[in-house]
Amino acid sequence: MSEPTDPRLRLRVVFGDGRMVGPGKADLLELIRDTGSISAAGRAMRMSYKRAWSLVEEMNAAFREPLVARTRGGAQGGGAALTAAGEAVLSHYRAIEAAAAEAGAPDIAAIRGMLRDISDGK
Amino acid sequence: MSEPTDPRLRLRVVFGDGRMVGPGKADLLELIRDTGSISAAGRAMRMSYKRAWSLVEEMNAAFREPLVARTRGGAQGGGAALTAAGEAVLSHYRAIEAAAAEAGAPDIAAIRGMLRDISDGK
DNA sequence: GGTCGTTATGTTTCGCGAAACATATGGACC
DNA sequence: GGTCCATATGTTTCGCGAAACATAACGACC
Repeated sequence: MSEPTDPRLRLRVVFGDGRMVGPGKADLLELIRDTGSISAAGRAMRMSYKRAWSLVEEMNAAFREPLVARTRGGAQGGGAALTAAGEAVLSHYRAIEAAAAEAGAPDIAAIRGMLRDISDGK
Repeated sequence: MSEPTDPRLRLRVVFGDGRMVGPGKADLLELIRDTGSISAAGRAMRMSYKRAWSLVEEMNAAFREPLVARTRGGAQGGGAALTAAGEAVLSHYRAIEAAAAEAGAPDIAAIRGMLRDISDGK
């Protein structure tokens, strides 16, 4: 239900030193961009604020320039937004996803075709 | 040390129903092919026999035809080998990896270039 | 200066997958 | 029939990341 019916390929880009970017970070970036808030983004993906916050910390620490700019206090309490670097990383990640899905499509289909049909009457 | 210094892209192919193929299963298949044994393959990747065995169970259950053929007893106690289906799934998975790495290379490099240099004197 | 909502961070509790441990079974071979 | 080694499974223990809980700080606005 909340699970998208047909996610095909999940991929993470792994650099040394435990630094990596995967679906979780990408979705978080996207939601921060859309909501303007770390906590709202976290809520949207049913993730605790703390976890969302620590992912942001990780990303900001991993890159030369922070991906997420945060402001504290103010009328609305504060907020967060993607920096140009954040936008760039997100869009590159989506591009990798798209390119990989397309490039791998034939072989994915081949494996898919070998799966047992489970039209279970559950 | 046992970690390859520069793993680039880790990907898993996700089908519905919790069925998926990722780096772990692929490596396991490969090692079973090379060693002729589930337990030897498990040892090679520092994985308990039980875990290796249950991954094999999973895979054999997920596909129409088993990917791993096992024999029990005998002079050497038994063994395991890849079926044609197993060889096929493995080779398709490697093909997806290769295609994805190539197709995503430019964007991967772009993100890589934005990383902070961590020439830490640790 | 009180309100408000968000960011910021520390501490504690907890669930669950993984590991560890324990056995049983099969069968070729001598 | 005993040996050997790998497959086959069940049971228990355990570590660790995640969640839960708890506060503090910030600052525009009224």
